[in-house]
Amino acid sequence: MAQKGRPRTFVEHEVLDAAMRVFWRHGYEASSITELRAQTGLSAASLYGAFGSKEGLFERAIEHYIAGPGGVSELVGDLTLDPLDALGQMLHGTIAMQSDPAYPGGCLVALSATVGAGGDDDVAARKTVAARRAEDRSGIEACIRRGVDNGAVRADLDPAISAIMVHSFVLGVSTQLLDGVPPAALHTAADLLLTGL
Amino acid sequence: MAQKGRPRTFVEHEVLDAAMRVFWRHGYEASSITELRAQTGLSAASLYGAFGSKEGLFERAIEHYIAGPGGVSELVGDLTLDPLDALGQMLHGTIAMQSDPAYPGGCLVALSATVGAGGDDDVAARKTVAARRAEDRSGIEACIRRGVDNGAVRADLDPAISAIMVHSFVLGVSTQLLDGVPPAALHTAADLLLTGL
DNA sequence: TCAATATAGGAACGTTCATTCCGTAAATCG
DNA sequence: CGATTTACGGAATGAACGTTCCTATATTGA
Repeated sequence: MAQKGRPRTFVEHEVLDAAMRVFWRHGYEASSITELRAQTGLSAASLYGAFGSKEGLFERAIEHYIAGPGGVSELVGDLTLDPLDALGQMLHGTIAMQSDPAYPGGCLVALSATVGAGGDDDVAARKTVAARRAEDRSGIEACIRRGVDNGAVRADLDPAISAIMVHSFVLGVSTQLLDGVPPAALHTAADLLLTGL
Repeated sequence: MAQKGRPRTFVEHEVLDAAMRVFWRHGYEASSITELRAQTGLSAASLYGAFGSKEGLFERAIEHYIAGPGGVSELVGDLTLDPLDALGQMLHGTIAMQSDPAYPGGCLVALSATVGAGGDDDVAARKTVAARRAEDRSGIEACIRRGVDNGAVRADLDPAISAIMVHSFVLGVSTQLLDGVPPAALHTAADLLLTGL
């Protein structure tokens, strides 16, 4: 059943992991094909043959991120957890992941392609990460809504507003960590944030 | 007392304002000298003669930003205000400024040069904005500390932790606004955040 | 009016960018 | 084995990057 033609000499999973780290460190625009090739070990022909373009590789790298370290944000969708616990686990998991020395630091989705050139070029890349952020936001909101129904969360608050507050905090965490704020302080701050709900 | 030599045909203040907006829209790296020249109206020789380099122009543009719209963050240092009021005014003022249609949207300091190429090139630009973020963080902390002394803020909380929570929220606001979250919702979320203190 | 000083315009610098093309190598299918 | 298909390594593409150089121009101080 193997494919026709010469087989690939690289493992796609490993290539995506290396590319993810490059984009993570530098953002979309500042990641050059030269460095992506160096870190992945791919020739230009192989890279473009397999992923089509820098933008195509970025989208695949984002998928890889979400399937991997970035998956912590989906803890708010765990229906087996108490909503407030789910929020807490998401917050602490996110901070832990973003400060894990095994990764470049911060959040790929929060930091890549927030601003950029006006050209049509990186607009697609920005849309890719903005879409993921929108998912995170609505996931948090749904979790809080369950908490209200559950009685674990204050009923006098608009879940949409609370979700925006929590998500704004989460987005800020990336910059804080890059600025050298200690992870432990952010964990404590996250707990404080949750006491308001 | 006018200077010797041929006088400048541009007004520095206007040039800095135009450059600030370019950096604001695109970030440091994605702002090309070509567009900076187009928006400022300066020739390459004038630009480099007056500011030395792209990085030099960026630093001056950041100063201009802080002296202008970015100055809202310094409301937390207003000792004539009740600390909690000062925090509130800073938060609402920041959200209002970042959603003001007269400006590109978001915060120049929060969005520019958070990530970038590893080269020595833009490291200086990142340090410039990181330093400003550190000032904001400690300003918030000092304000909260005054609130504790004042009795307006809960005494059982570590002001450093509370400041990190508030600042993380502030940093996240930029991305939220760029993602299309309504300013009104962020204003309400800011009020909710302050109720935790 | 004449040297000295500083800005302006514009071409040109070498480098890096993302991407494509070409000849060769390694697999499957008939 | 021959035809086909896919992937590889590496050179080459034109465009854009930040920066510098050169010449002309406009001012001040003597």
